[in-house]
Amino acid sequence: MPELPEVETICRELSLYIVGQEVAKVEKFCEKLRVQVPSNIESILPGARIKKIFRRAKYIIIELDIGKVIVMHLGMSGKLLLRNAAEHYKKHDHLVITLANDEKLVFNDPRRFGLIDLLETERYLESRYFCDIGVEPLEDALNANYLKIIFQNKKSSIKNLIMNNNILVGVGNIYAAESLFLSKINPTSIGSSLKPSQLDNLIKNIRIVLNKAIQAKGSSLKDYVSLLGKVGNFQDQFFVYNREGEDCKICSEKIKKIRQSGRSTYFCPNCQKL
DNA sequence: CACTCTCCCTGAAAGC
DNA sequence: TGCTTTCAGGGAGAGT
Repeated sequence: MPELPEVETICRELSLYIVGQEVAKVEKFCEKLRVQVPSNIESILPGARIKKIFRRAKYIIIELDIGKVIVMHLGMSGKLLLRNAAEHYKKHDHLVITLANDEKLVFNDPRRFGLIDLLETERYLESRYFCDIGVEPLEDALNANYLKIIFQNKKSSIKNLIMNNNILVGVGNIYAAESLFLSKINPTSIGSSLKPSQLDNLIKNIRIVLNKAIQAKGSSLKDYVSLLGKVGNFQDQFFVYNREGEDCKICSEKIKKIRQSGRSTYFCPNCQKL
């Protein structure tokens, strides 16, 4: 489900509402996620206080005062919800963290592509999740020179490259399509064929798209909701994603849908000529 | 090594 | 209506 803006939205809301809270109780209902949920999570967390919540790539990192961080990933269908004590548990609630004020932080994920792990604060960046991943798109480390060097011997399409988490993180299927549209770059273009000025422009537009989506609290397709069940509305600003057959908002050409590496790509054949 | 394919899983929507 | 097929915002690992 969620790409960078959705995960960022959840982290910001979590920071607002649960930093400083103490964990009272942890209930695990399913441990078979993408990675096995640590078997000791129910015994280790109670009594820990939440110090800080932040994002790296599409991971949510909850730092505790016991020298550990909870690392969560929402996969395609995961949700993190804050519920009050009176609300019932629901289907696919896999982990419920009850806080000292009786509110419950609920990890719910029908497809179970997400993950929950517990790592040492001092060493989590060395873990398999973070040791090899690319740069944050909203930070200076992403620049035209960096991409130029990485792209020079690559033969895959620009869309696949900007979705490659070993190069840059956080850009998934929606925001890749939207960024390429704003940049007037055909998604099938070979990465190494792009000029530095095009790379500059693409980076600028990736940031515009991500920042606008964060402002809108993410995109809601099907079932994405932020922490308190509120719905992001960036989907109203999509130029191409999920708009097959509809008119391009710039030139009125029909938006096309193709398949790249097994995933749908939407683009305007007129605005994004090869 | 670079790249694509397949699979993990459930559920909504489309097709018949 | 109901059954079957396809597709979905991610990512690892296998295969070419």
